[in-house]
Amino acid sequence: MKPDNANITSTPAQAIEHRSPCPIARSLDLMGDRWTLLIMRDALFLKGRTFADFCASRERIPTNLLSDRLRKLVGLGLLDKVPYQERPPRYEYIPTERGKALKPMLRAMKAFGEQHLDGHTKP
Amino acid sequence: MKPDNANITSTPAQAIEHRSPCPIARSLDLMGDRWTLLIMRDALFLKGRTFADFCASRERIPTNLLSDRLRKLVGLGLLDKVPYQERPPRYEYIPTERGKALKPMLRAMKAFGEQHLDGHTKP
DNA sequence: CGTAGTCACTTGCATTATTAAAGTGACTTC
DNA sequence: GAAGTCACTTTAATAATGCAAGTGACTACG
Repeated sequence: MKPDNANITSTPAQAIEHRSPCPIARSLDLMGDRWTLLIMRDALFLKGRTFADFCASRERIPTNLLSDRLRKLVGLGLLDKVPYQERPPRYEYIPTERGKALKPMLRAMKAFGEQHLDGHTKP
Repeated sequence: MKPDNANITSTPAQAIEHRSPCPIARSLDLMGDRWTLLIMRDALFLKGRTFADFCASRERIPTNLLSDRLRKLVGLGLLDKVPYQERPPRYEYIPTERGKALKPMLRAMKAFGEQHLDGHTKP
């Protein structure tokens, strides 16, 4: 019901609260949930870009959580929200340099899943 | 109120439900929360072994969650629960081979936290 | 023009998880 | 024998999650 004011491109960088100075704990403060890294997986490796792309992933993230996580990831500077058409306004979410820095971690996670959880990439 | 029957040493290997065959998604199915990997950090790098050791970490995990996560990690075969004294019964939790396979991921997470979240290891 | 459909979300609500706090049983130490 | 520790469990309040349905801004079809 708020008039409009869909934020155009800028979101204020949101500060998250850190439990401790430990770099692992701090990482978990922002990615310690079941969806955030899945979105980054799509953005970094599967080249998912739009809201619909992320929605279409086989894990079927609920749209409200996707909306929430995208806002958070943009706020944290891991994704950029860039418009690619004006009317209707449509955006794509592309990894920032900081976002790309997650690649080694995701690769390690992929390796663990393949070796110990019977995970595989091809359908 | 149940008579007693604190489980002695064995916990049945519990199967977790996987959302998809993607190895990253499968990894997140078991470690996609704020505490599990913190316990593995302690077990793998800080050599935390006992319930009290894990409790003493600066992130202050609530004891019920610690209890729950330890049970889960033992069930998943990432930690072994081995008794080191009889009365009162005391245990230590030591990483299995599978548990040690998490090291590369934790190292990548540490690197990210240090470079992008101003995290550091020394107090 | 009007109906239908898509896209990118947001809102409500029931279920589940997380947390702090307090409690328990089996000891050890003073 | 009173006090304390250790490894937990239980309880109850608070927060996160997931599903379904709704919304506004269009586009395409007849």
